Parts: sequence; structure tokens; C-alpha cells
Amino acid sequence: MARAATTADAFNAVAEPRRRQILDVLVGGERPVNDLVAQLGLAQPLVSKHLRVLREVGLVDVRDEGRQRVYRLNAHPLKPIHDWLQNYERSWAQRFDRLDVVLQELEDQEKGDDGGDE
Amino acid sequence: MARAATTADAFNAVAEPRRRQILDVLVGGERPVNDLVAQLGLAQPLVSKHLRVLREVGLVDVRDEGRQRVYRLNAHPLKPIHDWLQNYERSWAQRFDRLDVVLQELEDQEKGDDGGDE
DNA sequence: CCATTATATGTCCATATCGGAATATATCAA
DNA sequence: TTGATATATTCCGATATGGACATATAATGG
Repeated sequence: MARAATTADAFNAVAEPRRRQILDVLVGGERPVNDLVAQLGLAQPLVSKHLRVLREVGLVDVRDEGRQRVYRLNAHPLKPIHDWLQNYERSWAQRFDRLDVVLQELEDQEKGDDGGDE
Repeated sequence: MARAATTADAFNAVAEPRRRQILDVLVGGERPVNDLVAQLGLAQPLVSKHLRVLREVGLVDVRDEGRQRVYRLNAHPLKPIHDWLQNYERSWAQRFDRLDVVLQELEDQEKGDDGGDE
């Protein structure tokens, strides 16, 4: 077996930076392919292929609008990623027990502070 | 160019399910490799290889403890993923404006319901 | 019908994957 | 030293990628 298909998962689909860029544009509202091509400065076939992957994972929907195809974001499949991350949120918010970090922490607290930990 | 290396990113590293499983175990505290092998039921070399990837991305730290190597979670590299997702959180929380979805929504509410969305 | 615009698909290549099997390395024990 | 235990690395094969380029499909306007 090789690496899981990019279409296997939102995890896999979103691992590709261009694909993330595409979604980032689509958060601003639906767009026809050429808009994406222009905004991202990528070759049109590339964009189409990335859109295919996103579509297969359900991250975008398409609508035919005359000779254009308008793509629209559907963020739902991202939720599992978010959910998975929840377990770890505390881990990067919380201080580590490595000595240097702990010292930093103490220093910060001594300094008066204006916010507890978030 | 082929697909980005798994070690390129936390995004890429975490796209692999087993790697996520490993991290999921490590949230519970540091573990030597064999513990992971046992808990995950994977071949030892496989686990070692996945751990290498996680190490290269900085998601785990290692400590030598006698003849064992104890791995410890470092969730920091996951933060970029979380940050990226923030833009989309509203998108799956909010209701969509597609007619069918809206109707569904109304229906569900009328029905009293015993399960929201998953 | 033909040309043009908008998008999708197919072919090719270099690259890197995950997993399995075998083996290397390292530490401890007798 | 020899052996056992714990972990890492190497070699292999099947697979699929992203990108470049060429081409197919589809809709629109003469």
C-alpha cells in the first residue's frame, strides 16, 4: 500500500497547500474557476484537478452557471479535523515542564501580568 | 514534483491515521515504543517509522531511558492547523442558505427531535 | 456551422509514500 | 562473550501524487 489517496479524507485533501489556498479564497464567497486561476496564479488544469479532489471529499460544491462552473465552500468535512485537534489544544496552551519554559513562566508571572492564562 | 513529503508539515504528517493514533496515545502521557506497538497492534518497525516522521515534524520528543526510548507529545506544531481552521469554524456552525437545508432545519425543529446533527 | 471562451480530462515523469521482511544497533544480564 | 530485549534502519514493491502539456468537452455568439 502507498500513501492514502488525497481523496480519502479531509485530512489528506487539505494537506496540500494549494488546496488550502483555494479554500481560503472560497471562504470569501463562491467563485468560478477562472477567478481562482487568476487569484492563485496557477495553471488552469492544476486548479481544476485540485478542485476535483476537494469536490470528492465534499469540501466544495459546484453549480453550473452558463459556461462557467461556480464553486462554493462546504466546510463541514473540516469539522473532524477540528474535533481531533480539541484534545491537543490544551497541550500547546499549557506550559511544558521543561526547565527553561518553566523559568520563563515564572518570570512572566513575576512581571505582574495582565492576563491569566487564556 | 510529487506529493509533498510527509515530513514537510504537520498537515502532511497528521494526514496519516496511524500517526494520529500514536499521538492520541501520547496525549495520555509519554510512552516507550513497545507500549505504542502493543496499544496500536502495529508492527514495531512501522511504529518506529511513523515516530520518525512525527519527530522530524517536531510533534514528538524522545528521551533515552536505559534500553528504551520514551516518546513524548509536543503538540505545538499542531497549532497552525488549528489556526487555519478558525476561518472555517463559522462555516460549519452556521446554517447554509440552500433551500433544502433550511427546510430540513425547520422540519427538525418542528419534530422536537432527539438528535441534532452528529 | 465555426470560433471562442470556460473548464475538465488524459498522458507523462520524477518522486515519495506505507508496509513487510530482514537486519542493524544498542543496552542489559548472566 | 553470548544471548535477550528494545528500537531503528534498509531494501523492496505497489501505488499515487503534483505539475507540465496537450487535448477533450461544453456553452455561447456570430
